[in-house]
Amino acid sequence: MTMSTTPPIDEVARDAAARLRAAGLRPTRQRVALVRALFGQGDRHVTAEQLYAETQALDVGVSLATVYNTLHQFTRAGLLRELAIGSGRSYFDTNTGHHHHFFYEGTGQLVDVPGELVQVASVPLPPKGTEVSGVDVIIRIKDGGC
Amino acid sequence: MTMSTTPPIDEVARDAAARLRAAGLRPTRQRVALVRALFGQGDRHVTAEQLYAETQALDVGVSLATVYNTLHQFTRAGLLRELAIGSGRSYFDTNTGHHHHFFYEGTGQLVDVPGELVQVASVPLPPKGTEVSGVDVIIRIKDGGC
DNA sequence: TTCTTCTTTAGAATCATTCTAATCTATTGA
DNA sequence: TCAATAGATTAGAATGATTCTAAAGAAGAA
Repeated sequence: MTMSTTPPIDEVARDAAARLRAAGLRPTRQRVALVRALFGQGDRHVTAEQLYAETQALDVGVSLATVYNTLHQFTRAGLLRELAIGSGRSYFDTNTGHHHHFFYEGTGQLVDVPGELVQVASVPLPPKGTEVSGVDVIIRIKDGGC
Repeated sequence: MTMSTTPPIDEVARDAAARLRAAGLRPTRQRVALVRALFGQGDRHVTAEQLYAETQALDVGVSLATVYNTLHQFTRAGLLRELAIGSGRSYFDTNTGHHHHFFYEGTGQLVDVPGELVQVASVPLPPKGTEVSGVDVIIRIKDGGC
């Protein structure tokens, strides 16, 4: 029996539509398929192309344009967090809680680091009239060596 | 009299060629022009397009391809640090010392934060066989409000 | 149903960046 | 000083990620 903070897969699949409605989005076939792909297997970091490839393999086809649209809608709705780390592509993180990342420079892979494990002390105040919307810590990993 | 860690502009301009030679790069007209544009006015965060636009305004024309080539050579030589922060374009930072960044979400502007002002405690150890090559802290600024 | 509004989509367009192959130019050695 | 050569520059094509466009398709309300 898997005991984790992530809800069981079945449940996620069952209320994909409810989740979408709660976010103010119509539960279309495409969006339901994307919710299942994204949230059906624990925390993930996916690119648009990866997700597109996954949905192509399913019965429900989703166009690349829709993958992009949906990822942005989900991000706006707070279901995803967008990570623009290595240059080029964007990653979308299904973990929207407080955490940071290991970034493997060689492969571009991202791995979560629980927020509590990184203590950022004394962040300077931003110029007045502005507000800190978040602090991202990226631990770059040089995966060479051996 | 300006007292800073950055060398005076004149000096930078004068020994642009020497600086290039020290990095193992031939001091061509184009590279000298780029060294002056980059290091002649204190710490900067430039994109390739910005630098290209600047050099177009000078007497020494530099092609966009050369701007890209040179930025990467300089980065490899340790003269610049590449920042892939907001998605899309890369920024090149003339400050290669220990520091972090404010990132203005609205404009994409970057501002240095001295390394000492951010205390990152207890970074978790990376998987064995790998090594931490750096820790980047990005303080995202939501410049809305007023 | 039927209408209206929101969605999806293929393909074109865009933006940043890299590649290619031809043309130059620093440097070296005669 | 001059030619040879290794390295540098360049225009333009190619690539990769993403966004746009305009037309056709589905959801929700009446």
